[in-house]
Amino acid sequence: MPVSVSLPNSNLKNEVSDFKRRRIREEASHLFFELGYEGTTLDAIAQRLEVTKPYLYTHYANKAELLHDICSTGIQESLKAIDGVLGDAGLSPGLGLERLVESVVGIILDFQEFIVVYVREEKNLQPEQARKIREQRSLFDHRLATLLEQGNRAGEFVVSEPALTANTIGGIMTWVALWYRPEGKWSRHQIIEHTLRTVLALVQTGQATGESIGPRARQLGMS
Amino acid sequence: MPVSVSLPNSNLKNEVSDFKRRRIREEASHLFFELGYEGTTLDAIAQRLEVTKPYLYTHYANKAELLHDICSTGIQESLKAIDGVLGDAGLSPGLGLERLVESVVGIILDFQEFIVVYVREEKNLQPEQARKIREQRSLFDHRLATLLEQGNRAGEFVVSEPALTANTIGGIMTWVALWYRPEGKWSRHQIIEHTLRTVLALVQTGQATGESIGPRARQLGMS
DNA sequence: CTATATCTTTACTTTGCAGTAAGCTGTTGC
DNA sequence: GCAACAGCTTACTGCAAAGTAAAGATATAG
Repeated sequence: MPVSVSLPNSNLKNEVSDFKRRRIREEASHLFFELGYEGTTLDAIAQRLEVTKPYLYTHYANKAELLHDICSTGIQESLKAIDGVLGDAGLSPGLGLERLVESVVGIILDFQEFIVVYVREEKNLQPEQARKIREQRSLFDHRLATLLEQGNRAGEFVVSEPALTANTIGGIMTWVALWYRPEGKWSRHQIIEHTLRTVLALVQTGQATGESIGPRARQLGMS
Repeated sequence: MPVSVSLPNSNLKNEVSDFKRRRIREEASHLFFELGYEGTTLDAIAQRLEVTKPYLYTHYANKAELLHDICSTGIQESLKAIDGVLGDAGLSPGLGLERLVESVVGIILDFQEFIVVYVREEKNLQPEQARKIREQRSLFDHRLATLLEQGNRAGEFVVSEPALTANTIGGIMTWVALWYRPEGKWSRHQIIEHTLRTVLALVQTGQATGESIGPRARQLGMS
């Protein structure tokens, strides 16, 4: 009756198992990104990890579950970010939107391959899993729309269609994942600043309140 | 020696053949859109057209060529649109951008499935064909950047990074294809207007020139 | 040193589908 | 009424890769 040791989910074995799953996920995502889901064999994933195919099946029930794990990562993280912003009562909508764009674009750059794989391979998910992820995305859009409405009421934004604009902002941020190359012409920092400026232009913050977009915009000119 | 009839490419046979290819392309695109490229068998395409698989092979060398035909359609049309705008010397950059957004978003709605299939299935193209299409996309971006620079010089736009902004505008328009549903909440017309307003906000036309964005913007409120 | 549980592999089955060979059918010219 | 061709189908091959059964290796306990 080992009462003192029964922390349900954080013994060493679970940690090791989680680590293995994480590594499988990373290599799989990388190959899906490079070669496409159908173009990637489980043998290829196994080979990169120097294990064998049946080994993968001890951690994932099948190829689609592996894809699901990859696809849900980006939206999971983005929801955390928006909840952080909305939960901070001391933050004006304008500053909240700034923080949100900065963190979400950061997430999008960090998890770029995961996100691209999701956009491309959604059709290969099992319908139920695809539904859940779409639901979470629409939750994100809905919360962002709420933030825009708050900004309207506070007189910081001028957004005539919050739902449509929230969708567009999500699109602008997601789009980054589809073309950004780490070794390319633009730095991570430039991308984040450009995206921030773009989004602020959409909600017409610059127009409405002059320098209210905070010191950062001046400090970090896009050259 | 049939001199008068020898218009090189428009005899009935070619027209019929083109028509067949078009129908194959349409049904294929529709199935690729619904089920994914790998999830769609050539037999399924054939069945929808009430023909057989070898029939398809008399019109397309293989599955990848069919995909290529679908993927290149959207960008082809968009290039025509931007060339139309850039070729019209009597058009100011501001009006040119308006026309461009209207026609490209129109194209994106007309060829929605083709465009979504391209975004998703690029990895399934043969490398050479993928390269050519990417080249055309970067041509489009480059021409749009040129238009933005012209607007800057004319004092109609304020765009600090034309290349980056052109890319973003392309993204905003492409994004429409990824979520628009014909039977959904928003009409085709509303989408076009919303996108137009969004893009104009980015180049800061409204700010710079007041009503210079033309009568349409007031006339067609987004509510 | 033996028993048992855990982890990982070897070797296999199965299936679904891209692509093809060969033949059938109708049409046009002579 | 027959030769020759275009257009299309029936019936097949070949293979790649997802998924699995069962055995081997390694560690832990008694």
